[in-house]
Amino acid sequence: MPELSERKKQILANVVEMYIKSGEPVGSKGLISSSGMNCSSATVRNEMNELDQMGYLVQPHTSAGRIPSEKGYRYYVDNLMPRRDVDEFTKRMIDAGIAPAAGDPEKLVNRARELLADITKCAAVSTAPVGELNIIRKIELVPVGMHTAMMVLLTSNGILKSRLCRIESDFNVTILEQFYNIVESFFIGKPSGEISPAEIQTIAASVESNYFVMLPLLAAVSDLSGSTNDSKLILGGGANLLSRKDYGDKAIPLLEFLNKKEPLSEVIRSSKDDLSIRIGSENLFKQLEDSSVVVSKYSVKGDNSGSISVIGPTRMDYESVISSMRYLSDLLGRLITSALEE
Amino acid sequence: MPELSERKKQILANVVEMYIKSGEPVGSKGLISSSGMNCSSATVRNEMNELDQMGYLVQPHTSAGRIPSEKGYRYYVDNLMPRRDVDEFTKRMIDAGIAPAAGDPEKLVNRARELLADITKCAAVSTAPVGELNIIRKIELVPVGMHTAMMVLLTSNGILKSRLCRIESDFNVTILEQFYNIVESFFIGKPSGEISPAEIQTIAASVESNYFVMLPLLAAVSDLSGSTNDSKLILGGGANLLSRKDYGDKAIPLLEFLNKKEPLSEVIRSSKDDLSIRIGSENLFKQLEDSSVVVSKYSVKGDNSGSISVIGPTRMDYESVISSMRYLSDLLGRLITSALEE
DNA sequence: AATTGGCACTCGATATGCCAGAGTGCTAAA
DNA sequence: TTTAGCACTCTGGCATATCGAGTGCCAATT
Repeated sequence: MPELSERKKQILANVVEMYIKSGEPVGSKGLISSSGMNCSSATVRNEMNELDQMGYLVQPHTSAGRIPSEKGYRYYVDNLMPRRDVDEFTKRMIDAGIAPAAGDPEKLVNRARELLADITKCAAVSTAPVGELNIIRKIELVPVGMHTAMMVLLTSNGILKSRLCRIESDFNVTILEQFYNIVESFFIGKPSGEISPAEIQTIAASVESNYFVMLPLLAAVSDLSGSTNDSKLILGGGANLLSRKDYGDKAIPLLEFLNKKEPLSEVIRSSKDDLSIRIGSENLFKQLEDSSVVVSKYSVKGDNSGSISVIGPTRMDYESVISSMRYLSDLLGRLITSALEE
Repeated sequence: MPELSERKKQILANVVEMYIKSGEPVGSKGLISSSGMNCSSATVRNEMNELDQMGYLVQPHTSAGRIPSEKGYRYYVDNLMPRRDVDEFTKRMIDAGIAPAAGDPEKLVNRARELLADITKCAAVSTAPVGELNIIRKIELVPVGMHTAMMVLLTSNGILKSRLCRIESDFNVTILEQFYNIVESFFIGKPSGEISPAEIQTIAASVESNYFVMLPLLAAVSDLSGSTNDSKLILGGGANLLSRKDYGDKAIPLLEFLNKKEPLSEVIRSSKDDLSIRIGSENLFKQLEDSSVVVSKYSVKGDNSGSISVIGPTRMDYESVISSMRYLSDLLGRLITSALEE
């Protein structure tokens, strides 16, 4: 990380901020006029030239203004960006928006994602609380007819999944008792992701009677516990990227990329820190070369367990995005934690 | 409905089909070459001219080929379009795609919608089974901690909704009994849409003891029963419209329109027939003037109760869209019906 | 009377050339 | 080291010319 002169820093910061605001390459003249620097445009030109050669700025064409390179954004984010608190308006929007979802972890996450997409005008991704903590806490089977029952599964992080299932014979106390015994001894307390089909087979094989009744029930458990993980990752506000003129018609392939679960999951998961920022090609995926990804983790009961993310053009307003995300993920973690308290 | 000569019908049908395939205006020469008509281009030109004046065809500009007008599309779907069965490939895709969701009404609807969007490359909308039939069948409250319980609500059409709720005092048998009494006397058997906040107030007021415990529980019931209706309408595959070059940058306002629940619901609901097709400005909403909407109802237990719809450019492939929808909605109705059988 | 070949015409799409403006790099002076 | 000045470059917009697909119409043919 080479050190830059004070003036170079000032110029770089101004270029980044002006470009983020306007979307137009910024020239030497425009820069001094709207940044109040007390030197002439020629001086700025010289400095810009050096910043250019050092790789912090680039010119779209020979005779246009400068725009930040990825290295420029990186330097800005790491060293120059002010770390303000979220502005009052956004804060109110978040508080008001998330309030109706209080008490329900899944709703909270969904609401947070929607808010984030609205506020940043970018795509937003949420992952549900997960981790070693996400263990199966309760499985209930409520008969609703002679041959049908609804099964409900709850994990320790408050994810609730339910579905109907049918069995061939009638429901009766014996069957329910048998089922609850199996649940008690094999499922409760286990991480929900670890219920593999193979394991279901094993358990089913150990059933002594009513095999053909238990099998569909066990399959339903497997399905439900799997789905607590499946839907961990949700993308919202993808349409926001379309209105952004930054991506011309590149928006469509990008959206297609984001709509695939696996690579998106990879992108989110590869972030280690509480707050991680990947700019352009730092993202490894070719499809994200013009985009930046900001991932902020939230913690439930003191454990890092889920995340909210923003995906947008490299030209996104990092400062406001990041301040909003810090506030929102902190709030989200606290609200989920309190929803789970007993 | 004026009668057209055989040859005019043939020409109109060919123009529609060629335009649907290519997206380019079709000229007299191209038409005879790829339709095998045994007359000259000049003859076709004369006929086209008449079709033009009758309002079935339009020219984008004076010296381009013809494209169908709305009236042209309308005549085509009413009188000229072949009514083929769904093709084998699509059929397999549907069968294979929907199989994993069998047994769960909500999943079935979601899966059907996703399949429809994939197959047609258009936006797809689903509405869950609803109607007088959609009554509350069961409400369960399962304690999961001292102060929290999960509440699960099931309607007669198989919609299952759940959420966590907290109360201030401890759960005990008395409270559960009281709650189930209220449920039994006020909720079971009622249409889920008819639980208004006002009604909740009235019921709460009639509670003799434990008022502050019952209130949040009743609120949760209201929330859940409301949400069985809220999420009736789901849009999927909106991104498909973007890849369609038909809408240039008109795709964005269209998507914004489709993302609003109320007008979209209006659009879907205004269809009476089992299968309804609205072309362009037949849709009343200005935002849909370049789009067609096809709505196909599916029936559960013999009653018309939900629908799947396709929204795409007026230039959509009506024949294949409609054959797929007929097959899919029939299948969907049957699968949901059998999932609900006991 | 219907069909057809021929022809002039229209108009979008594409390519070309030109101009203005914004911004640069460089040089020489302060 | 900074600044003013100047020549240069490149984009974007605009007008113009050209090309070609497709039409409408007319006269000739069946």
